[in-house]
Amino acid sequence: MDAAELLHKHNLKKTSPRVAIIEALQSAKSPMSEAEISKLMGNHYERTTFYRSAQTLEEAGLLHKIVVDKLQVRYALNVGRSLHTVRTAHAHFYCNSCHELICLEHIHPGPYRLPAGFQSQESEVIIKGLCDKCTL
Amino acid sequence: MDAAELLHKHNLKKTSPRVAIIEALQSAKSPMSEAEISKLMGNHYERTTFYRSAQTLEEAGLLHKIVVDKLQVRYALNVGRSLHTVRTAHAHFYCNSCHELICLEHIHPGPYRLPAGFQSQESEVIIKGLCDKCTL
DNA sequence: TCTACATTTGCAACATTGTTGCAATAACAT
DNA sequence: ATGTTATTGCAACAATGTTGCAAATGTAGA
Repeated sequence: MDAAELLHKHNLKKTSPRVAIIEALQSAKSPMSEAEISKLMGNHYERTTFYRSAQTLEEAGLLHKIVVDKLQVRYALNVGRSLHTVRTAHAHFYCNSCHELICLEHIHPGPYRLPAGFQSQESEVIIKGLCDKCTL
Repeated sequence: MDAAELLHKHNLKKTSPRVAIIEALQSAKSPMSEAEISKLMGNHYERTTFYRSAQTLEEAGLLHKIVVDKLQVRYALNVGRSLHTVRTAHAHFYCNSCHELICLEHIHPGPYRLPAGFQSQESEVIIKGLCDKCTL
């Protein structure tokens, strides 16, 4: 499904920054930071616009924001040919050496038994260590 | 165990900022942000010093840094009368409404089966939602 | 196809969190 | 008490994200 279709299906206007962001993420092999995405888009759009678009896409459920660490925030698409299969919660692996973020599709965390009165809305599992390329 | 003892036992010099940070965290009922800790210390120390002390304490295993989200980073002690029991991995619950971070001591995530060549060093589970006080 | 309206963008300014270099200071072992 | 080394405070900077507002753009409807 291409960017235009995705936007239309979610009642979002088809604007160039949104299309560019979606296409950048679709072409990515792993979740990317704002800086990486911006570079892929040719630094063609304002960071402000990126953040606002990202928020819109996230609210529409199209985008997933993964916070590895402060200064290590990554974004990924939730759909289509991207890495993130729709609505399938999975863990993420962050390599402390090469800083790549890898989706561990086979690890489905939870469900968690929360104390009485607590209500879960979303959850995130980050495993940090060394990836296969960085373990010598 | 008081701040001085803790520092001594870990071969760290007993300096006023470190003592103040430890005491601030010991008096806390939940992990705190840098801003909260600083305020508790009477804004008496440089932020630079806080970050450097926090890093030192973390490397010594005394402190645990929990990244909920960008702009929502919290710190907690790993010892003594604080919330964090030593070396017991546990999940954290972040309330989207009151922004409090609560340790879920009864949830011990993992172990995770990583792909070949991957080596885990640490992991973090953040569950976001509404806490008992915020579910109406 | 053109028009009007609501949405979105770009820009400027600012906020928060964290880092680095370096001189001055403080802690601890002797 | 003193010397050595680690730590602090300050200043400057970096990265990420937010807000207000005017200008530009997308889309539905005429």
